[in-house]
Amino acid sequence: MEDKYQCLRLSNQLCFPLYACSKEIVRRYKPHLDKIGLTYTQYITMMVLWEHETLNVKELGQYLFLDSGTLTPVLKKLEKKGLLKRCRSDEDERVLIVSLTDEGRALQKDALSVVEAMTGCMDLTMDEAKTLYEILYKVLSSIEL
Amino acid sequence: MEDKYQCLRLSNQLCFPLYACSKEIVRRYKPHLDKIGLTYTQYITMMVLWEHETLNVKELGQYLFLDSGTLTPVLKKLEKKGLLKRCRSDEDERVLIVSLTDEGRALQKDALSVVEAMTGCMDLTMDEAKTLYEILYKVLSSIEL
DNA sequence: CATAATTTAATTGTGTACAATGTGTTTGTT
DNA sequence: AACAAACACATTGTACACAATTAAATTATG
Repeated sequence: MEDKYQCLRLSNQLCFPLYACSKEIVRRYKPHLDKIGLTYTQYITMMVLWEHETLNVKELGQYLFLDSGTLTPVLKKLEKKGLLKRCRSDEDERVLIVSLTDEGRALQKDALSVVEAMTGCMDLTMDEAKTLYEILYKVLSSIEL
Repeated sequence: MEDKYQCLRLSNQLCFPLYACSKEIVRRYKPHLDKIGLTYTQYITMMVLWEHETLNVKELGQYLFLDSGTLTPVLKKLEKKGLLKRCRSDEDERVLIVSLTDEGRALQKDALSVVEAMTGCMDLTMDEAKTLYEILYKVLSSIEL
């Protein structure tokens, strides 16, 4: 009567393949991101900035599901690379405003090659990719911020 | 003609929700894992041991998609907690054999409460969970070890 | 208006991840 | 047997991730 512990098998978990897949995809990004000098976290941070140009740390964190403990060092590195500026808001000194530099904006062109290199990297049909996307966002939508 | 950059929007990425979901689920595990004194990585390591009793670092790494750089410190911590033993193989001194202690085996009973607490945490239908599982394993199956 | 409560980032501490390198062991070849 | 190649694990260095705490600024409240 070992069945009691079936639920503790790795192969019966839904969380584990999610965790393993996530790491695997980030690993596949690495060689392409190396070419434009970004890590995966830095890359998704830049993606939000390319879309929104200017936002504060809190907003950035809401888009990325990351807190200031993670973002602060990431943003400092990106600033050191010259891709963005960090400055305090005039209206509210607590708020740190992050905005793209020209150099940061220019990097977007190079990032297109990353997308191109990664499309189809997951060996899924169009339908599977769409289904996966929808289910993942269903899970994410239940997160309380 | 901004359409060129549509593919660089976070919301058009498949990788990002995967990455965010993975972190979110691990976060939801934490309060329950705290009760049995394990981190998520330690938990999945123990799961493999509960199923296989004894294996070496390489085998463990293949099950978990982790390398020795990650596993060595994790295993040392679990050994310090008294949940497992680490000893070199007699036949091949390079190989480190990891095996459960009685205490480690006993922890499995407590872990059942973690599974119980987590079932249904993802707010997916049975069908969605099954589909998600299958797609994720399809992606994982294409990993070369 | 003064103080408490809240808010926003930054900091600190712990724990992964993983590439690259190092070390000792074993195996394959000559 | 001698030595090169392969192997298994450990170590080092870099980069997250996040909980908890701190610090400074702002807002709410008596």
